[in-house]
Amino acid sequence: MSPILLNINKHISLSPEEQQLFLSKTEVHHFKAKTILLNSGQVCKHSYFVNSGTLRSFNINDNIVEHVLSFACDGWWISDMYSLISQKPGNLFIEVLEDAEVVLLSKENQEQLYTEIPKLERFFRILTENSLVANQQRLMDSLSLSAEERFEKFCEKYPTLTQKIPQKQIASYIGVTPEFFSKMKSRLLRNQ
Amino acid sequence: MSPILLNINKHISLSPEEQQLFLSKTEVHHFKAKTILLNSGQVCKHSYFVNSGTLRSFNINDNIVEHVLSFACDGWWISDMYSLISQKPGNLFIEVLEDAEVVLLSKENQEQLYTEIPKLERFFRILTENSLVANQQRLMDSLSLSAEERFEKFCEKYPTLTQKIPQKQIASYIGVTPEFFSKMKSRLLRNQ
DNA sequence: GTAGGCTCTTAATGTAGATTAAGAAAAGTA
DNA sequence: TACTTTTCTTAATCTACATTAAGAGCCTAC
Repeated sequence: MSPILLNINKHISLSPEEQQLFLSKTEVHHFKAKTILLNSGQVCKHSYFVNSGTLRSFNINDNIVEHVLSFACDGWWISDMYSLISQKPGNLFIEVLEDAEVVLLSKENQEQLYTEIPKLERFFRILTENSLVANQQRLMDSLSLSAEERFEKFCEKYPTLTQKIPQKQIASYIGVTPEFFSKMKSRLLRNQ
Repeated sequence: MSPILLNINKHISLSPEEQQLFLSKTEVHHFKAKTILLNSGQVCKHSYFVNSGTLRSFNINDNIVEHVLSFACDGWWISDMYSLISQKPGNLFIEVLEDAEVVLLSKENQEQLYTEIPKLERFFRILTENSLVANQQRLMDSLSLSAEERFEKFCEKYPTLTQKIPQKQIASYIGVTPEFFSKMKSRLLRNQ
């Protein structure tokens, strides 16, 4: 079974016909690293589900500094939720970090699917709930933990990623400069 | 119409019978300021909807420092989403800041309502999506803005609250100490 | 009314992490 | 192969914010 159907089946069960219908509303695309799937200022038209590879969402503030909102590896969803639900221009970029196979589900098709398979309301509600919980936790962590502790949490959450992506991306995710991250890392290594 | 039905009607429409059914599954309670509705370590059994008054959710880390996750004024929902959906002990407190009238919806009744009025899946999906967007924005703000700028954002988001709650609560929400907040405020006043 | 909490302020000192700058390593490209 | 670009490191200096401490205004409660 395709990864995206497996993902859905974690929370609801679809009949074979419903599964077919669902897949018929999606498109699979292959993207090279560094491809930008969504630019700041654009209206987000899709939810993205990662079959393989790595994506990230981030914004850029006035000072030309990037901040990573989230990474998405195999089996994760990613989009600009604000722009997707409001259909207004957002301020997030979505970029491919490692060559990726991605399932695209357009906003329109998603809305159609809600009426054709109401159970999907439940699935996306649960998906969103889980995202919200993870985000709230990260927010509390950013208020109360040191950079070192936030790095630990990152390693727990994305165990495979540490080796695969440039470490400046990790620095950006935990909210420190690459220079400080480098210093912190060598300090961690020195103290075994 | 009751505030909670007005809130629901922003996103879906319920028949009079459905409205009655919904209300029959809720309880209205009155709480004095300083009442703790949920303690850290407890399993969260309810979603809370605020008719009047002010609530906050917060956690306490090792150092005995509080961090406010959210405030809830008239017309807002609040709960410990992690504990509510997992039914495991959470680490949030929910406390009444100003005498409040609160609608309680138990987890069980909420699940029953999902089967009896499937449209409610849609309502809570949309509610959760909006929460997620607000949370993501706050996370990005905490990564990229100064304390002063985060205070500005707070004032936009909760315009009525600045006058009503102790300013140490605001300091805790934006992630600085009460001492620094006080200094920052007087600096802002000096520079009109 | 005054005693004991809370809350807010001010000030001295300390520190996590930013900034700036420069070079070294690594990786893509031709 | 060398050439360019990106990433990582190290070090000096700087700053936003924390910590500690002490006193002042304030509620609310006997």
